[in-house]
Amino acid sequence: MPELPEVETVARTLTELVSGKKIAAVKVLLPRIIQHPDDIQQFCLQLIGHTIERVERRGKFLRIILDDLVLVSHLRMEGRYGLFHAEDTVEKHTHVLFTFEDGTELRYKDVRQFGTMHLYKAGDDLKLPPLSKLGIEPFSDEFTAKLLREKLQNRTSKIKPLLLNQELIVGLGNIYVDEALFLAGIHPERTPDSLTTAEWKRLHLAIVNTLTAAVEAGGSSIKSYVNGQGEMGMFQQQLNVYGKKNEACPTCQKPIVKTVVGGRGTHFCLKCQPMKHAK
DNA sequence: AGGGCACCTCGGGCGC
DNA sequence: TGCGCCCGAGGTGCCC
Repeated sequence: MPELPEVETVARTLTELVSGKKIAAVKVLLPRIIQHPDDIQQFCLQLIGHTIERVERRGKFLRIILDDLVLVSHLRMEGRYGLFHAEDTVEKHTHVLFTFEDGTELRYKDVRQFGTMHLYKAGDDLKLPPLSKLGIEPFSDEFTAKLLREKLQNRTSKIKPLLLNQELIVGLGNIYVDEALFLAGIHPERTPDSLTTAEWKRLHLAIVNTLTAAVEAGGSSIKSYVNGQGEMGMFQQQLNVYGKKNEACPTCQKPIVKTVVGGRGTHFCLKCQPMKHAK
């Protein structure tokens, strides 16, 4: 699921669903999900008796803020949260269960088992990995076309892998990077040294506009949901190129092509996103 | 620094 | 048409 718009949507939904709930018990069925502390029993014991205040987002991470702890959770490809009653049948691929004093239970489910959780004391979480390594938030005031250029222009790899690098800019994943490059009219294999000032400005605007529209639509992942709030994500109706192989480009009607760039499936329009920029 | 592969399971698509 | 296999999937981290 989870690029910035999906994680933002999950954070907002979880804030509504679990704020004020006090943890009575924690069960970890798949220890590899828990990255910190090393001792799984410590992870469970530390959380008991603590109350969730709200859920925030940093990059593609959720920060579940408790009174004096922060649970940092990454959904990777398919992680999901759902709120249940403690007596409900536990669905397949459920790996972590947080039972609340009111009898409800927040459950983390992840078919591919790629997701991670780090539990830290409040204040430590931003100073330590994984959050300490993250780049700039695209919705922050400091994120300008100039800064985007400064961060990327001395790199030698292709623009798409650079935009996916969370140490530079956070939040873009495979869907929105393809969408942003389409809006900006930039071929995903261009190198930063080939971009004009106008193209950096278009790229910056395309990133902000794509992510803003996707957040407003509640994300685009069909598979993503937080139980109790229904399926989420209307943005897939606004996608221009992602998953549109052989379909007509919305601008020029030529077929969208799918290739591999940096090991990732990549969708774009050869005419609207030429390899050499137009003079 | 950058590219390639590994992590895991499931489902869709293709070939027989 | 039906079945089984292979590959790819929205993300990272570690290897070289």
